[in-house]
Amino acid sequence: MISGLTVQAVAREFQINANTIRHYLRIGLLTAAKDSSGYHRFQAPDLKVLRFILSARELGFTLEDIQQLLNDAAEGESPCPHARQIIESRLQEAKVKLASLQALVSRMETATQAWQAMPNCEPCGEHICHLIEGVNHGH
Amino acid sequence: MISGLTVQAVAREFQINANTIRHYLRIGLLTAAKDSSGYHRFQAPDLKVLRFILSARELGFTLEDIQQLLNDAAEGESPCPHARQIIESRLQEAKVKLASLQALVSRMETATQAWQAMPNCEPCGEHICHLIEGVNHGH
DNA sequence: TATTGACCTTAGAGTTACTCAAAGGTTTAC
DNA sequence: GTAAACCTTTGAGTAACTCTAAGGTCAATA
Repeated sequence: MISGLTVQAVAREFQINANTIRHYLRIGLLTAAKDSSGYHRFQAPDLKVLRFILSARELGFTLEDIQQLLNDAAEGESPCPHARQIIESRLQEAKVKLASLQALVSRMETATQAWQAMPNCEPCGEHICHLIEGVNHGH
Repeated sequence: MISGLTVQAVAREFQINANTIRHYLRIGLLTAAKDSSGYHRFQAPDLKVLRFILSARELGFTLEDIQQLLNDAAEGESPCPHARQIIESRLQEAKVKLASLQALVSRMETATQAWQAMPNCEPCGEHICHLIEGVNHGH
């Protein structure tokens, strides 16, 4: 009657790994009552929380951020102010990461192009790999 | 006489955290003979290896990749073929990561813009946070 | 009815590249 | 003699899973 979905069923429904759900259960981000066999049974409210978690994750919130928002809601406070605050700092972080990743990709592309004109180095005591040592931007 | 630089001195020289050097020592990526007190003393060849590690890291090689290249060189083989191979797959990975990070930043920017026109939600049983739940792209 | 096969549980370890802390030894300057 | 600034090794923490192990449950089949 009050059964509800098992972990695997939920995973299929949401197209995620069952272990991800178990992980959320383990850290207490998600909860679900257990049936007489000790199996987790997900009800509609549990699924709503999971849906929320996945949406927030899609927006770059960390699991800790999400826990915070859920706590706000559980304490009867609007999570929106925190959500606005958090996404702003996560956005800044993401932009920084993006810039450094773009720079990395550029370095990698520059290097591979330069390498096309370079022969393999014969092993000698002079260098380890001139391909890599030749790209001395960092120092 | 044969003393050489200590960990801290090398760290200053290369502008990196001394613990990073200790980490490389611990995992065997880097080596340095010890003096009578058990202190690591870095000689020129050790520093060359460290310089190589830092250059390779700048190009997106993982520490395991770098270990592999160092092993090649130690076995008298040219690391260049592996270097070419590895950077190609790391570049592909980096591009994938870049694309997903760009997509994330876009989602975040879209969301924050949309949120400017939205009020904070009052806590009710209907939703957890409509700001986040409203951005239902993933599902 | 016994036994698969597919599920469930919890707890622990592995991933990457550090970074910090703890507990204890060394060296140098005052 | 002692305090500051080093050094050592080892263990743990970071994020968010992912996998494995050991053991329990359940439905269908031989």
